Amino acid sequence: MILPFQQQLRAHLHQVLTTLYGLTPETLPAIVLEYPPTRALGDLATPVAFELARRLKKAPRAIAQEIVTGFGALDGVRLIQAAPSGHLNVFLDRVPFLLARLRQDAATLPPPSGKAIVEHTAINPNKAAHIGHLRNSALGDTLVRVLRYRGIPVEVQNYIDDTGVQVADVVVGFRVIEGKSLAEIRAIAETTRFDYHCWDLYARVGEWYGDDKTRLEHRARMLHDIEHGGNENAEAAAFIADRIVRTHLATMARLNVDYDLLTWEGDILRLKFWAQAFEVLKASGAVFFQTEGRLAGCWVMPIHDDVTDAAPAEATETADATEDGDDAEQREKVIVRSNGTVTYVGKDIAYQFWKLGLLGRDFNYRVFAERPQGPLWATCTEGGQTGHPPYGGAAYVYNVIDVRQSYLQKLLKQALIAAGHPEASEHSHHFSYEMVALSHATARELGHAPAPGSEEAKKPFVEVSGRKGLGVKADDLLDTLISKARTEVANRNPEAADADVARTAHMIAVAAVRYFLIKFTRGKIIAFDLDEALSFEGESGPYVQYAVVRANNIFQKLQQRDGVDEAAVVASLPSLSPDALNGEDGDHDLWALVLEAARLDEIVDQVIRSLEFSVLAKYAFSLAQAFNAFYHRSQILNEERDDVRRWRAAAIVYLRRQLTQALDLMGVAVPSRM
RNA sequence: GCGCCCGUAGCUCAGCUGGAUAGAGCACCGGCCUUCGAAGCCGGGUGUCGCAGGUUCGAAUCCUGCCGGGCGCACCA
Repeated sequence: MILPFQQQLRAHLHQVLTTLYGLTPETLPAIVLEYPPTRALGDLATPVAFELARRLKKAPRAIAQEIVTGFGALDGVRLIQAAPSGHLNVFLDRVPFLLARLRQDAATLPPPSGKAIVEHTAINPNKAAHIGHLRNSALGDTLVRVLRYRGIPVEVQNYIDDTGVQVADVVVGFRVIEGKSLAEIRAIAETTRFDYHCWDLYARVGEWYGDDKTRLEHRARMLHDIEHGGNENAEAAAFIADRIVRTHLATMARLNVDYDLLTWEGDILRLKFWAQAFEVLKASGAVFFQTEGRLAGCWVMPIHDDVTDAAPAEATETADATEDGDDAEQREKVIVRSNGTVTYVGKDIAYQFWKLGLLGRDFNYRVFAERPQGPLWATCTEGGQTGHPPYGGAAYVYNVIDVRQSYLQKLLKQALIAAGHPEASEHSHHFSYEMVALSHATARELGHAPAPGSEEAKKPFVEVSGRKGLGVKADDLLDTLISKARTEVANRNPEAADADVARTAHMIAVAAVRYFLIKFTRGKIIAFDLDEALSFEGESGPYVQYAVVRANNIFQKLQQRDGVDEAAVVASLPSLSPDALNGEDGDHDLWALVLEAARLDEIVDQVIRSLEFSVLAKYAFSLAQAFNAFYHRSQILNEERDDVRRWRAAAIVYLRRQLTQALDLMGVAVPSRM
């Protein structure tokens, strides 16, 4: 935990600059803090002297020197130096730094106030989850963990689109193509892997439509049936959605992904959330009734391309749009169709309003499933149960949805502004990410290699397609990973019990997938490659786990051999010579581990600001790497000098605690052996 | 046409609010298991940071314009 110290240091430097140069709060430069290339150079550094050089008309080195002279004392700082380069290098007081953190009495940052809602997963409940969905869930769940670590109360919602085209299509498959009754569908659900069955069926429905476009009218009719209810098709849809959602929850549970609330689109419709939102929008003038043009008869929302201002208009091509008067084309988004039905955007606006507590209406709630940690609640239309926590009404909202939804998400923010809630718009985040595609090798393995010479074959990756049934199912991937991990674990631990091996293999598999899905930046298309994702070596989740397992083993041995536990090591530190930690022999490796381990809060802060989890993944990996290198270079248990051994052990205590925490933030647990 | 994203080593990618010699993993070659576990460690090299300007003491990072690729701009969800 180093953030609070950084704040103190910044404040102190501001103080120093104020007295030294008479700078005012307006003229004070921001203090950029960074880490010098080596610990021998310092622990923290700032290039602030460069910043001031011009203003003060002095050489950076000279300014740095003056700051050093005027620095005075700051708790936690042992030494401050002006480097020849002009950098200002700060050396920390190492022993108190480590001791405070081991005793967990180092300061932490106070959390911001207000609840956050994170919506993620939101898989259409009509077929098995695939690798693309996993990216959403892995990002979403990591976001949840990171926010909670920061002390922010988080409500996790999984949106279930039970009334959409995709569910309707599967119902068409069962009812129209196969002529199945509801009872027969139920029987199939009992006797098959239902989500897989529907995966194949959905692909067949897609082909069936493709063969004869007029068959699409079945979809329209089915959507109508589902929306209006009171018929066997609607019952079938409800049954299918419910069953598939349960399979999704089971799949996600395997990956340590969990939710607080399932919000069902059907409830939003039946509870007429939209009607309520519509009143709000009309009252604020955010939507209006279009009387002319091609959108006549629709309620529309004007779209503002938030370009800065009147760019020199190239009025050439809009010459025929004379009736608009304005040369800039005024674009409008339909919210209510001319037939009176509401569009997807409309529904989403209502939902978003509810999330932010701006709707003035609430769902009813029912227990959807029982879990060890308590009931999982879902929305419902009527009746419902009492005893549920309050839902909705958040200060912050994160919608985890892929980048293709950017336009719609932008409209949501605009609707909030138009309805007079600019601050709510500011607190609405579209957490977007790019798609998952397949590498050519993996597509080939799955028997979906694009035809040679085709457009698809030229692209660097192959698109997944639920409609064609092309993709890697999440559970298949996990199963493959687990079985591979299992043989590895069994080979390495021949004496281990089967149940333990299985449990460990599962943890390793989860680490492999989740790390893999997190380590890329959000804007990158992942060309998913089975072999690469299955790798347990190099930059991978299992690598990080392995480092912690080794660290844990050290303490197990320490306990067995010397009868000394963690607490005893920590308790003995103050009476030891601190030379080993202070690097009296010129070796700062041990201290480097401590300092790096302390950065977790800084990393988390950065992750929340940038919403870029690759930062967290890379941090965990580099910390594990640093530990592994140290582990090979320096003995801990077998070190003969008592003080050196204990300081090393103490540093490792802190490091493994932080690394375990970092893994937990990624949803990864650490096995006892692997 | 407009908007957003991507372009860094052979491949896949990091590089945060500009700052000290541009980094990892994979692949390739060589070394290290009688000392805390080799899913590991050590060594070996390669870069017009897409191109061109600009801002700056300083640019992979910020700005502008190009080039190449992707996605989005429905009375579909």
